[in-house]
Amino acid sequence: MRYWLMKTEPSVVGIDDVLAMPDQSVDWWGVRNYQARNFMRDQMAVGDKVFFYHSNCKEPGIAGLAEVAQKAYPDRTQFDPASHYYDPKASSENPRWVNVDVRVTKKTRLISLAELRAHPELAHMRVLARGNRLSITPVDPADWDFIVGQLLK
DNA sequence: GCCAACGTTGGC
DNA sequence: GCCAACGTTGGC
Repeated sequence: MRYWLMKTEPSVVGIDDVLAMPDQSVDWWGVRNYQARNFMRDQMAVGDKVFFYHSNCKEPGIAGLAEVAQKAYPDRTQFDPASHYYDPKASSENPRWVNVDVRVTKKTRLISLAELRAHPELAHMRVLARGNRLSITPVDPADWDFIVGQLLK
């Protein structure tokens, strides 16, 4: 089992939106970065643990815990001409983009980006790296344990 | 809204 | 295949 951090913009899909869905689950559509896609396609398995992260908002940070509920399958928005995420080079025979389903298991207090940065133990986390823009990053098990076991205890 | 950092595109 | 130009991300 692996651990991940997945960014979403709460103005689009925030943790409360997911909690309001049936099964508290959402398809993680809209990823258009190959590295992030490859993580979903090649490495994410049902049951993997996920930090649900709010980005590009007033208080960026970890908003909850989640898990991978469905392995990667073609992202529907790539086929929809009306979607901002439409990709004319993608076809159902040759999909380019995939997404997993993510189920929120617990809404937590917000662990802000500033709080994460304040802990030297977490300094190597990829989400904290200078210039990081990747919307899906692997998380070390030790970092998961520190955040869940210490910061959320 | 600014802008640093990074990814993608396309001319050559 | 190089790399300049452009677009996007996302914290601040």
